[in-house]
Amino acid sequence: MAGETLPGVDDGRAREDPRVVLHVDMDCFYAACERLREPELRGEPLVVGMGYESGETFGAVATASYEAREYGVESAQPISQALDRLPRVEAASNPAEAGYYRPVDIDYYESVAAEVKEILHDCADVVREVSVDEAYLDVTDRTSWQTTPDGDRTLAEGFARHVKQRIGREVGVTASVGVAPNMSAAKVASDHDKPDGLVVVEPGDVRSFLDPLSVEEVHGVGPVTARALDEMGVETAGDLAAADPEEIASTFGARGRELHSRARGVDDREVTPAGRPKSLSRESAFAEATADDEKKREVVSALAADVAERARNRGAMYRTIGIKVIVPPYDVNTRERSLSGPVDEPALVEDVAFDLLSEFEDDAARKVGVRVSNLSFTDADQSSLDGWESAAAESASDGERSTGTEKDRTEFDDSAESPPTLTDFDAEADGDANADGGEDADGAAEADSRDGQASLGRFE
DNA sequence: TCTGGGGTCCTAGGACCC
DNA sequence: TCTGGGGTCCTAGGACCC
Repeated sequence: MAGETLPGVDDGRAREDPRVVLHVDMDCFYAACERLREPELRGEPLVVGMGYESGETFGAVATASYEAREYGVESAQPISQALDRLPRVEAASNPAEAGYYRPVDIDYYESVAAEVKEILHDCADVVREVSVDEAYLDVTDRTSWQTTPDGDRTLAEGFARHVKQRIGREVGVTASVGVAPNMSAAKVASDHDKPDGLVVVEPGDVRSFLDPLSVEEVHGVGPVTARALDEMGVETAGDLAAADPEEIASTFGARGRELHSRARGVDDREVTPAGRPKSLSRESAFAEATADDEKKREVVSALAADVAERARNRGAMYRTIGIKVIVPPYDVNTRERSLSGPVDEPALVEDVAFDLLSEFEDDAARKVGVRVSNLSFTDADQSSLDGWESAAAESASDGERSTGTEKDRTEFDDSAESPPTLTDFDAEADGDANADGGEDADGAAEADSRDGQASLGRFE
């Protein structure tokens, strides 16, 4: 530390050496947090439900502990179905075959996550927080792919183990960590040995690591794409890597090209901090679908107020207001309207939302939502560590009523994503001394794994 | 998996402008 | 002058992720 970045130009992309990227994925994070404050739940089947309230039967599974999964409880499952497979202990005839249910308490999980993130920021110059329980770290300047003198371990592996251990020791939850020369391979690696895993994929091994995996394990391939690929005879990541990129691109467009690269272990994305949100939304499901316009308006009104408040708290003005109406069986309808300039006007959010909702007056809805987008931020930077980004944002703070008609377009910037340029202090592997305490106010996405196997793990 | 909630990015057609 | 082509914005929907 103390010192000087190297003299001379440098800073140019010239970095030839493979990067060292970590993907840190907390195991069964919501359940792990519940067990942190309620240790009796350790080793027990535990289900954390969202939209669920104590004793009720609605909502969906946000996280199921591994013990609960043995009963067939899965992420995203309706609570009612989970209860069929795993009764609540309080109501079970045979308590040995029952589990514990807790409602999501996102505020608490975020407080635990903040402790984890503090460790991560301490361990890396660049951290991209993806969600409450997941982050990428570029630690190229803190470690390397060199092998330890005595054996076949890389320094990177030791570094990753150190990060894992700090999380376990200082916070009391476990993480699975993937280490690789790029983000996408690190992501796959962290998923590869899930609870409490540490999987290191050295630069020369990326292809052989990925090749045998099912194509669905490639980040960005979901059920729809997997099915389409399967019909083309592409079943593994290796198949995708070997496929003709033009053919993939002609079927899947730009995304296909991207996926093809990832399957080949190629991913040049830099690890960058998350930046500001592009939209804010809130949605809510009815216990059962309703065509009652009063009910719909009541919920939309509450959602609109909530979204507007969140926007205001984050210093966000919005230029577009939209709604979502999900009509049985599950038709997703979205409508949105752009204004002539950005506003911060809760009453207008409701007005516009109502107006858009009127198109669905006679339709049954199972769920409704409100969203604001086209955000611009007035706070010309608040505290956080990424001071670049918004040289922008004048303050067009009129309160005009603008009904989206005519011109007067107040030119606003928009996220000009700019490159990272490394911060340079202390390249020392463990010089504690806590860095920036930055914790930006934006948290971002919540929630947790979808689909059968994503993130989550036993505690233990 | 008959379906929770909060996000991101991409596509595609039409309007409008030059 | 006419036509055509490119660029950008808006909206709706889809796929995916956690």
